[in-house]
Amino acid sequence: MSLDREQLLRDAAALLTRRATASMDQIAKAAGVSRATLHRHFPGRDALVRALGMLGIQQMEERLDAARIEEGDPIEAVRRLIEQAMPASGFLAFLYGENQLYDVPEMDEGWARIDERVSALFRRGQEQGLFRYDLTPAWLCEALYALIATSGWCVQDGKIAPRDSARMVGELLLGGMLRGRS
Amino acid sequence: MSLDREQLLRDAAALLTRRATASMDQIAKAAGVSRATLHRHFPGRDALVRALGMLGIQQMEERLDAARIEEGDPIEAVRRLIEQAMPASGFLAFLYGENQLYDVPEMDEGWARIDERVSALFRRGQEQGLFRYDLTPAWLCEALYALIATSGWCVQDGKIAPRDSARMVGELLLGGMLRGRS
Amino acid sequence: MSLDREQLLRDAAALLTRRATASMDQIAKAAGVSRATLHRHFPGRDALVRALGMLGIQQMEERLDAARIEEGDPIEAVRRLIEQAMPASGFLAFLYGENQLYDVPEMDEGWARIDERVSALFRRGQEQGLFRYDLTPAWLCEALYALIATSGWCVQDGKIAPRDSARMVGELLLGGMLRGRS
Amino acid sequence: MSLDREQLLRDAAALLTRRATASMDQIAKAAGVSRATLHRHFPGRDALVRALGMLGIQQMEERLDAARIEEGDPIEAVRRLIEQAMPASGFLAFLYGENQLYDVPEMDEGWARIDERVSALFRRGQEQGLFRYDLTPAWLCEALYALIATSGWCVQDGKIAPRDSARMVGELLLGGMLRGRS
DNA sequence: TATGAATGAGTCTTCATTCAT
DNA sequence: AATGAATGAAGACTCATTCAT
Repeated sequence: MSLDREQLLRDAAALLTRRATASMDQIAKAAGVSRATLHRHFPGRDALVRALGMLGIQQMEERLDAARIEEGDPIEAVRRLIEQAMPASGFLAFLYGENQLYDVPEMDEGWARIDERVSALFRRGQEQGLFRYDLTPAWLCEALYALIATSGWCVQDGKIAPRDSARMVGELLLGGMLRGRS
Repeated sequence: MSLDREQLLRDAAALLTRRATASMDQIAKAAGVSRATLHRHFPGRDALVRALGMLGIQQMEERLDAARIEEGDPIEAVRRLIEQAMPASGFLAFLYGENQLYDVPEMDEGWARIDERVSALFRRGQEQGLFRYDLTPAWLCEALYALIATSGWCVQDGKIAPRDSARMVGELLLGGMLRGRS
Repeated sequence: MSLDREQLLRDAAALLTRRATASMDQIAKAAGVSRATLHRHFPGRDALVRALGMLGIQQMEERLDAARIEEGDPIEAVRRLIEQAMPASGFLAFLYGENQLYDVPEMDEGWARIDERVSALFRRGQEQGLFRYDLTPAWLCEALYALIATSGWCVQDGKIAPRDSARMVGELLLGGMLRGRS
Repeated sequence: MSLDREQLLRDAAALLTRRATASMDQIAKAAGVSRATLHRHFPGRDALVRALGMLGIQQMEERLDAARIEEGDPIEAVRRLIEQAMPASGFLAFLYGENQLYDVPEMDEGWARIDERVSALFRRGQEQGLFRYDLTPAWLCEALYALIATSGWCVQDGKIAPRDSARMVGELLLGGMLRGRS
């Protein structure tokens, strides 16, 4: 992928994350290129959104790698995962809102891979007797994504401090809001 | 508010909840009226979305009332709140995505009222020594909304069973995913 | 013609005279009736405009009668005509702008009658050696209408005093702007 | 101003002058472009009409310049003014009918400049003892415009010959319709 | 009869996309 | 390769008109 294209994608992501309905015109302007150039790189809005989706998947997989979620204590792995994924919360939120993405096989496969890895982590925790069995891995996956995205918005809105966001998500997800847990 | 108008709103909500980008034409068709009639009741798409926002606030407040969140054991109050709010999860999710609404003062006031009531519940739980102090009421509010909306999507996608949704949210929010809690 | 209908027409004229593009809705509101009632009286906008045209013609003919333009000194007859027609200046201006009217035979005939009478006055003045021959009666007709309509606007805009308007038109039309004429 | 834009304006003027209610579609077609292109140059009908208004002012000022109305014999200056303004009669008539324009400050200023120059000519004639004092410059201005616009219509309707129009206006305005003037 | 409600038709406007330079 | 200009398609909106009460 050329650097130009990557930069274009990042600019588009930065805008679409905030305004999911931004027009190609606005995206092009935000990226500092003309509409036509944007179209040259991504023939059609769908292509752009798909590229964004693939970029998101790629980034997410990189973060899963970086978090080494397959290794060590599942609890710590969840914490590392949250810590790593937090910077991508806006991106995640955008992709979450674009449910149209799920019609693209490539995209489905990508998310299936990610879901599988995260679910596997939760299953591993359950098998080790650490995580509750009555909350399904699929639900925990979705809840994790949702809390990460939400915490990103909360940081933007000034409702929680940036440095607290990972802890807020981790503590809530792992320990819930009730007192009495170490 | 006339019954016609209310019905129109409900039909619009039912559609927009599933397809946030539905055109006025599609909305009108879904409601069984002509575009022009839809426009007569809601002069412009913005007016419709704003009315939906107000309806969402009204419904949410009714559900808070029905859940009697100011009364009794905070833990049980949270469970009642979730139970009550769950049917509106799709609606909530839609309004969540309409960042246009954040510019309407009336809307802000409405959500501020709701946030205040829900936050008060969390504070009450904290003051009774039941809820953790290190998770702020504001964050718990947002997390609650996010989990409710997410569970709605999960039900739609068949990831969790409708009858489980409230429990999934409640258990996760209250107790977290770690084992060992009664 | 019923009184209701006549009042409706007058109200419509009063509005359309100022805003030629006023919608049926605005006209109905200005007349204090519902759109439907307006449509009952005048089936369609064209019917209304045509009725206005006929009313205008009728009024104009009444004023020509009142001015007795066929009698006496042509110069004085012109002055009387202007004096009489002045109150209808707004009406005249509206009809002037609606050149679509000229597709209705009834209307054409009416205006032809009026034009004929006014032209006859000018011809009479020419034949008596009072009016110039190099300005055709047809042109003088049009100029007369235009000056009356314009003076009406000038009065509305405060550019000339209401009591001066007839004189301004009469003096200009009859004597022109050069000094030296008694 | 680009040539394209200017050409577009002229085409629009040519059509709107004849049919003041022409739709944007008709205008675009008359100009040989698509509606979208017309909208790109003039975002909205208002913008187009306003641009036409400004073009009208500009043209009128150029004609005042060409007529050198500030120089020489006021009577001849009036004749030159009429001669020059006559080709724009249709344009003038159109702008006259657009009462929407009266709300645009830029427009008011432009017409105020023009009115001032024309009024100054009439005042100059009065001060030289050539023009009557009992007809105010403001009224003469309006009468001049009205007669020019009317003569344009008369030419279109075949009521007066094109080559006679300037003379008809000039003679009537300057000398009135009474015989006996040289 | 008068009216509030409903609507089909047509206009305005914007978008994503393509083209000529 | 990049861009300003152009455009077809589609959505938003408004109007005159009709209908049921």
